[in-house]
Amino acid sequence: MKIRVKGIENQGASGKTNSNERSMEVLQSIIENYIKNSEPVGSRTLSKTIGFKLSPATIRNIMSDLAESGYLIQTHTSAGRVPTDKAYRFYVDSLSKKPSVPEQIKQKLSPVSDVQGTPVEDILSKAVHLLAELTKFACVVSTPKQSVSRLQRIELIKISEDRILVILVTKAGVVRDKIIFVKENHSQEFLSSVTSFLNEEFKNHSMQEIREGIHQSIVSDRHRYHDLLAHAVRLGKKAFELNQPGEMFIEGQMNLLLDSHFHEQSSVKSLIDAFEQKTAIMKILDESMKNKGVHIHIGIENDYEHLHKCSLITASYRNKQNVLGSIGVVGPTSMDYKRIISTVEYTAKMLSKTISEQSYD
Amino acid sequence: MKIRVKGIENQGASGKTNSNERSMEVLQSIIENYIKNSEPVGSRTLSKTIGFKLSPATIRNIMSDLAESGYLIQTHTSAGRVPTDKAYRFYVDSLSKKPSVPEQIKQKLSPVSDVQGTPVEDILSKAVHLLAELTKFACVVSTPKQSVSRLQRIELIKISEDRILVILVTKAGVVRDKIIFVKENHSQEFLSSVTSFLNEEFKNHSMQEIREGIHQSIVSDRHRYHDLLAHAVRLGKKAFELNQPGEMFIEGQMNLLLDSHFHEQSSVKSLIDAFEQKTAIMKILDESMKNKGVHIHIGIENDYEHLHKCSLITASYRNKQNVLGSIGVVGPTSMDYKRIISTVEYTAKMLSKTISEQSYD
DNA sequence: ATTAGCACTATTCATTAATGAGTGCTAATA
DNA sequence: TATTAGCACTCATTAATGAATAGTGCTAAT
Repeated sequence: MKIRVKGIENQGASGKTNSNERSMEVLQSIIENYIKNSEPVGSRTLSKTIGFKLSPATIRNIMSDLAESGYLIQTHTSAGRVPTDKAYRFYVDSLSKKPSVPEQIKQKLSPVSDVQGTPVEDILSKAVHLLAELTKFACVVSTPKQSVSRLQRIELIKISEDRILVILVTKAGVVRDKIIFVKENHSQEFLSSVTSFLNEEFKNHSMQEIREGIHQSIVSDRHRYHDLLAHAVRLGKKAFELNQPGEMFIEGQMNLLLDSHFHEQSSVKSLIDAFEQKTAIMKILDESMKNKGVHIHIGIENDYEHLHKCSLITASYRNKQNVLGSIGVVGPTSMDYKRIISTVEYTAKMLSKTISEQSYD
Repeated sequence: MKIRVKGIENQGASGKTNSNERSMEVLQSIIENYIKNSEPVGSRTLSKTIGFKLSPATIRNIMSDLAESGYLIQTHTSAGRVPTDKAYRFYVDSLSKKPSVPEQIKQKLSPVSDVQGTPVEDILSKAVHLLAELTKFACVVSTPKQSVSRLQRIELIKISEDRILVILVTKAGVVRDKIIFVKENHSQEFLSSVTSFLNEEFKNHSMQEIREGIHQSIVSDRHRYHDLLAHAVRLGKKAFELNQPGEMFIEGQMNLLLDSHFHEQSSVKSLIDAFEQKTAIMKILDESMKNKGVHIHIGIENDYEHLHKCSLITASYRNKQNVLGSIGVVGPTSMDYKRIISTVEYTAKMLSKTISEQSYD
């Protein structure tokens, strides 16, 4: 039995690293071909597309090796090869220098920045809509994480004898509202005092800090004998309690259905489940906030089984102070990574810029 | 040539209205059969399902008449018959007494009412989510129309030298925010005065009225020589200008793709367009607010061409004072009208009840 | 190390034939 | 006179067949 160089993996084994480099180039060609045509690529076809630099037979040998190393699979004996998730991973990792963003995309995204006085939610919604239009895949964006956002202003408004409307405005420009129920019948004047107190005490602090701070205040007896403050602290605790599970906007789910890769019944059902139960995608978006730059999750790399046939490209957006949330694309593993990655990256950048300008400081 | 009773349409022509009633029953059976199995129904099959009360041949004759009158069509010569939109219209119109809502659905919808202090948007989102789950179709809900909602409170908050955050709270419990840009550098105290003035002047008025009222104020010279009020009016005008095009939440679009009727490429594309460009559906929801009860739009009855293969079942929801918006289902023309209608109706009722309890008066 | 050549394999596509569900018409029947 | 049985006919669906095609793996020659 002949022993062949196994490509990529065992560089050292073979004397010449040449054949290894060549394997990589072939693999790259196969991937790009498959991304373009969504069809298994055969040795002859490939030989043609690379300009007959290698004969089909040679390519067959290389392909055989690549298959053995887990970069390619065949749907059946006499079919061409299809890249595996491992191959895509290799591919995106080797995309070192970022391709430039086409002027056309830049233009399409410029409306995102044209948003004088618009609420953040609307900006996000616009951005994710445009991203879906550009990529033709499903796109998601998470709303700013309230725990890290800093308080700009809190307002307490008396609605009825036992109900108070709380309005929280964060630096990032997000407004949250909630009604809290109280036993005592406070006057609006009293509420105004409480409001002033809370604003003075907690302005510019993050929600996280505020919640901890209030807890401290209650534990300490600093305000125990001061009626106003005691009440203020108690009300404040309720007010800041709004523990909203971060929201998420989805756009262009339907785009996925036009994609040939999702035409099989089974994977459609999977996708529906994935979007129905948003937690999995939300988790990936949250994860993406921890590090800078674009994040790429390819097929099987996703923890959530229903996303095993998808790739997610995500990037975080921020204002001047904080990372606020993430925006991303959900598409087939065979997506055009070059294009999608640069589009997501650019969109996130535009979004950050816009929101920074809108931010309240 | 034999002249047959043409069923339904020309009751008077035939001596006996008997055969006409029978036609109607047959039509109804055909429709129900088709709704259930999504397959063209033939004479023999139908004869079986109605317990051989009529022979296939008789049914064939009746079917032939119904086809001539435009209630049935054949996809091809030797296929069974399929109801037309006209047939569905007849069918829903003849559903006089509303079927009761199954206990199971009632239970499923009870979480909608379990929402102490939740913002209206969240309630709507929850309701539309549940409706989608129950009906297995796409569901939509429009957010409360701001023009009819009455002002509970307005707040002006100074953000920076030239920016003021406006917060509008309506009786229905909707909070809207917007930043307005101003040339003068107003103090927060000044803004507070303006706020008090606006609240006193306009509380309990609808946005529509307020906008007109402010216009009046500007035209009249009542405040012309009073600096504070002049400013207040000018600021107020800007503040109330927020002409948000009513929003809409969509859920369960993907459900439609599991439905056999939308499997053909063309209609999927249509649906994507319909949901992409929301205006058409929004218009139908708006329309639905004008009258009480459930509204039904069947296929071709829709003005928007992309919805010609869909039926929409909508119902408005309200608080104690006003009709606020509509909730509805978008599904295939062959949906189970009985079930969907009662589900939509019940959901709208629950939603109204919940929102009324939440409302600020 | 590369390539040409050959045997082999599996999909795809068009053709064909069999099946079956359905109709329309006519004549017999209650 | 309304209903039904019977028959000829139509057309979609299905399965089977075979040719064409694109692909592989292996071996021997370069």
